[in-house]
Amino acid sequence: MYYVPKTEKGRETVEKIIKASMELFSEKGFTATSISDIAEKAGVAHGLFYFYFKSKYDILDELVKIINKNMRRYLKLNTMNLSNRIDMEKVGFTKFFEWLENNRNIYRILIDAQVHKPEAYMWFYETLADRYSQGLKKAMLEGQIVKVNPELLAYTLIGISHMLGLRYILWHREGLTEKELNDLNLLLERMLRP
Amino acid sequence: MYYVPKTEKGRETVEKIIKASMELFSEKGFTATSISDIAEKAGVAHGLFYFYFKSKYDILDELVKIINKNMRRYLKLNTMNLSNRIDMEKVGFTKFFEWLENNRNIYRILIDAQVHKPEAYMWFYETLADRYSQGLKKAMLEGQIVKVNPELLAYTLIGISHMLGLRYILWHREGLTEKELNDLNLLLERMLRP
Amino acid sequence: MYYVPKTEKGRETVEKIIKASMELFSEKGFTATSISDIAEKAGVAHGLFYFYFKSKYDILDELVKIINKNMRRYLKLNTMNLSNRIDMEKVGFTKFFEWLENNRNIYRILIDAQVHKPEAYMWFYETLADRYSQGLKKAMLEGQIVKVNPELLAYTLIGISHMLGLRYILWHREGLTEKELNDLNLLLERMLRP
Amino acid sequence: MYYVPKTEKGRETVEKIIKASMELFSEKGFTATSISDIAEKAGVAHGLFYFYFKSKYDILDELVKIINKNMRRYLKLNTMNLSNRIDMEKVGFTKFFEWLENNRNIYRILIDAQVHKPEAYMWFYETLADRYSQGLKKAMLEGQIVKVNPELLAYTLIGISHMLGLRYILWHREGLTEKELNDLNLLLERMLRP
DNA sequence: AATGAATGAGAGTTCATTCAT
DNA sequence: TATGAATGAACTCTCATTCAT
Repeated sequence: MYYVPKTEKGRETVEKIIKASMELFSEKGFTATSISDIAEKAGVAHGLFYFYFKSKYDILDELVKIINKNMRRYLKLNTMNLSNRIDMEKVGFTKFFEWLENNRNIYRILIDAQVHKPEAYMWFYETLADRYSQGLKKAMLEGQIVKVNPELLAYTLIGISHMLGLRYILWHREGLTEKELNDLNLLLERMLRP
Repeated sequence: MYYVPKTEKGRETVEKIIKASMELFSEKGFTATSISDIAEKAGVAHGLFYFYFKSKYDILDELVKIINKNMRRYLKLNTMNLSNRIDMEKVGFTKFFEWLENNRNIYRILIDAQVHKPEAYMWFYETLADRYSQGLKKAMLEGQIVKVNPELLAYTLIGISHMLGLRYILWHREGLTEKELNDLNLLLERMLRP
Repeated sequence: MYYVPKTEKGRETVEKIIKASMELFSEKGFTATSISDIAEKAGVAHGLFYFYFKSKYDILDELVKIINKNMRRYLKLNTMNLSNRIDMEKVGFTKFFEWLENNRNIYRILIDAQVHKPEAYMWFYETLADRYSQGLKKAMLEGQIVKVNPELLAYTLIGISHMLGLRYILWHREGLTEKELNDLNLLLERMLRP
Repeated sequence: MYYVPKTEKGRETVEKIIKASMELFSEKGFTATSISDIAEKAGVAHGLFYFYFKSKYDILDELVKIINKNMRRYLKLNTMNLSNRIDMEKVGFTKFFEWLENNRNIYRILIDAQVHKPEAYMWFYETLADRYSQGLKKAMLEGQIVKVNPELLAYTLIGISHMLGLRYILWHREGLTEKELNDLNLLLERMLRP
């Protein structure tokens, strides 16, 4: 953000601009959305955008942060408890797939970010992996899962869920079948059990 | 491709245009590369581009196909042999990481395609997963690896290698350490052994 | 018009753009006139054109409306008085030919519109015919001219003046001779007298 | 035409090009039709067009001539017989409206010509008026119709039929009603009877 | 007579960004 | 803070036309 608003009105304006851009980037994608579109949807003058944000890329950055926060709040990575059985649920996959179903278009913003604001995309996954690996580390110490480099494991699991999310939810929109879910559980269980 | 050249000269021209765009998209990315840039680098009039290709997106499509072909030829997914020990080498990860090291910028084109020509990106991974799962299926039938839905397993493995490739090769450029490689082998072995 | 200006300065700019395009379309025709030509003549950046107008066709629309207004103001179709003698003067032909002599190039814009913005051309003549037929209807009711479908009569008279205008004024630039004017008066008188 | 073919095959090629352009100009209009479109539809190589025709305008010229010929053949202006009753039929209007119904799109080419090849458009109507006025002159000499400048009368009648054709056939596509036809007959009869 | 390849001027249009108020 | 006006670089794409064979 370029200028941090000091008044209530200013904060509301920024809020409106962020909301509008989140919606438009979701619907039409980053490239197809112009600043004018955003300003119009937010109900403010075109030029005001540049009072608060440096550029189109600047706001993309902002959005990635917000999505990151939302997703982490939803996944509750830090309170992971892997005792007893190990499965998708425990590893956070279930929550992630759920989130993805409900935020298909939001995820699209992330993908846009990968191209148009790569640092932000990197930051998104590194932050995620960081929290994730903390949870995994704890589980390792408590003997709940196999002991390996936690960060490596975090990226491994994120990689799996990311690709399965793309394939089964975003591309084909059918979700995983009962059988596939069982198989996935099996694979996770074998990989992770202590 | 819009127009298929009929003479040797035409074929050479197309070759030059494809080569130039592959290089430029790699270096500067899709958005920052203009048709004029491509034409100039290829040494032809920019109008000629549109004689052979419908649009900028059209050639991106073409490039994705070429990259797919190259990568598959390199990975030799169909001749996978998983007997004896299961490890990165056997699963094709080693070759993929190798390819990635040598084609960092090329992989960037794929990422661009995800945004600018999503169908092509989808096609890329579906084709890859298709071949991959055929190899995996064979290995399952021969009792070399665990029996699960081969397609699911293919996407799972692709997901892992994709994300690790991003993290350890493209973003941080350091590759995986000895220790990490061992851990990864361990995880794969546990997940896949029959 | 795409965007209606809100300040005096804005209104002046629009005025300049309209004036410039009216002149250029008149002189060089619609096709041969580029947006840059217009902007240059108007003394503004060419991008500003698209701030106020959606496209080249959009401004053609605007011009047709303006020409329509001008012409109607000049012809005063509603205050037609056909009492006493019926002749060119009474029917509005004289004024039309006069207008045409003085606005040769403007009429060309209309012809361009017939090809490039047909709806606008249609609208032009329908509006004209509408007003005209109201005047004719009144004259019929007062027994000043023959009673027929007023709209049909309006188009008939417009057709005559249009074609004679093309032939005698725009193409050959000589105007009608005394003899021809007499004959035309005769024809009109015979056709229209009660 | 630029080069007049000397062989049978050449004549056929020209025939194909003319046919293709007539169809395309009818459907899409002059501007929206490219030489490539024409060549493709005609089934010949792009470059060959320029062997036979100087330019896009050159072939428009050709088409106008052909349309002129077709229309005149259909209207049979020279064999007009105005004896007995004078009405639309006698004056050639009926045939013209018929032709127009069946050649809506062809007439559109003429309108295109007015903008893109004005000389050809002029020539079209002057030729038509010339033939027409010859027929009218004969009728005048035989005392069948009022005696006025035949050329003026020709343009007058052409003007009427042109505008009514636009309004009732091309724009609104409904044709004239019984009542309107009667009124039109009345007007013509009053104007023309000796 | 015919083909296929190549040219390049130029067009309309978009849009991020800046500026004056 | 906010508005409306203005800028102009840059882009994709079209297409009439020419040329070599």
